[in-house]
Amino acid sequence: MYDRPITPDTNVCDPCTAAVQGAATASPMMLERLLEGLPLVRRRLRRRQYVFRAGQPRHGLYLIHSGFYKTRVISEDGREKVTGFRLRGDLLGLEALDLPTYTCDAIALDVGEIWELPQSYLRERLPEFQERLTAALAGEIRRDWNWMLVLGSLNAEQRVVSFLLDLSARLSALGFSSTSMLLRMTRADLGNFLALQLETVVRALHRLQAQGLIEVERRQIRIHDLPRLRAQIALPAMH
Amino acid sequence: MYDRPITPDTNVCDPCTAAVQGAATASPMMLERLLEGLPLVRRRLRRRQYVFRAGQPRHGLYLIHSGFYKTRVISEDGREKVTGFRLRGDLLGLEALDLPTYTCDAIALDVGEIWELPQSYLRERLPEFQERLTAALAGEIRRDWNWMLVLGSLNAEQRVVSFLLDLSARLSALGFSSTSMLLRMTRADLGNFLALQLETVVRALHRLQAQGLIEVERRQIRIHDLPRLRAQIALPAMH
DNA sequence: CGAGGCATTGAAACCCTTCAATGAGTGTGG
DNA sequence: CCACACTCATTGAAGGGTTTCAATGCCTCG
Repeated sequence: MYDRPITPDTNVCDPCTAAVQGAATASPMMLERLLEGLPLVRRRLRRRQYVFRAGQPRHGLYLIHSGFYKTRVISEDGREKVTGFRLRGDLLGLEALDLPTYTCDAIALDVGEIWELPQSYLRERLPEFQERLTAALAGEIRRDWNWMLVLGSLNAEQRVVSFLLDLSARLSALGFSSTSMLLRMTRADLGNFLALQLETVVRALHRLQAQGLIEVERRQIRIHDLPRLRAQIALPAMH
Repeated sequence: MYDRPITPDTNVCDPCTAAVQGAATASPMMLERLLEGLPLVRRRLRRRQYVFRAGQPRHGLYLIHSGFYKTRVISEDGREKVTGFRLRGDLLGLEALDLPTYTCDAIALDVGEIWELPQSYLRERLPEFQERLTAALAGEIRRDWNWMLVLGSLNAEQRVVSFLLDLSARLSALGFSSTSMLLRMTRADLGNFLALQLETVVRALHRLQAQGLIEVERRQIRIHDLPRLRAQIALPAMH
């Protein structure tokens, strides 16, 4: 699915995200191990298919086993906001744990498989599961706050860099290449997530390529200079 | 503390926030009732005092009993982001529930009192408490996503309106006036939260006053036309 | 081989930021 | 009690980064 799978436990944590990632995301495979042998309902998804939609009765939690997903919220007047891109080990449906219906859309950006977690069953049999859940929830909050920080204090180019570094680190933690990746989302989705227009994303990627930091070929991104990419985000030297 | 306290259970939910507020915030007093008679450690705070700082060992969760607080995260290179303004019924420390240390600062913007919750004790004696916790966590995620949506799709004036409507609704739910409120934070804090410069906040408030929607007198805000204020946020009529 | 979705590029317009100066309110100390 | 210091709020003007609008190109799919 991604370029050159490496050893599953390579865990190169980017300084940009390390502080934000909780135990839940630091080792995305742990939940899967925990669930081995359980009667999980598995579901395969095609591109553009919904895992669930806002307003639907909540069935449960979904653990991503493979694929690439986006979650988004839509306001009453139709404004849309991509709240995150999710991959293996991430949980879908966390934000509605206390509600009877989902409050966001979860959409597959690629073929993939998700596992439906029998929540009530798990609460009884696996006391450890509740901790995982709490950790996942708290981790999502920290991640959201970090992105708020990014969007609130960085310019377009730096936001795109933040995104690339974050995705690179996450893919790396999953055993994929950290320097070569295929963006599964459109420029519009990416722009929406980063609070930028799609044209601005295009231009930012273009400038990063012109600086020799990355190589862009439609959705294929190759990172050429990770250290200088990281340096892009640091505040201009203090006086 | 605020203008004209009304009946404690008035719960006027603003459409802007209603969809986002979970059970936990919909009735902020419920947790307090749940905790009646428990051996809580109470702590009084002065203006500018820290409830906790990022990096400190995590003592526990704090329930706000009174006062006005802000939470913020700070990146390694010093960029700051106010992640929310918190008042009675809100929990401080949620985002670090799975960690040994706090990851944000919580600061009192006014005198106030917080109750330290004995987490382990609660988990054993009050099974209902775990549900509250989950609801509070999920609610925070939904709130964060909603603010991301606001910051990503609204202009300066609309963001300020969103903030005013949100605060108005929250104060109202606590039994305070929904049309007259005292902003406890500086323009800089507000700007930081809304991803705007403080001058932009000032000008937005000024324009709203010029339109006769609100009345601004330093930190005292009076809402004159709530319906038109709400209408400011809706997208320009579709064709 | 069109049709459609998506990406790219250019130019103009605009909203917000930045910089700078002034004013108002609060607290401290002589 | 007033003066000074300090914080915070306000206002103006200029500059710039991003958006908006429009057109073109590329790739995929039926």
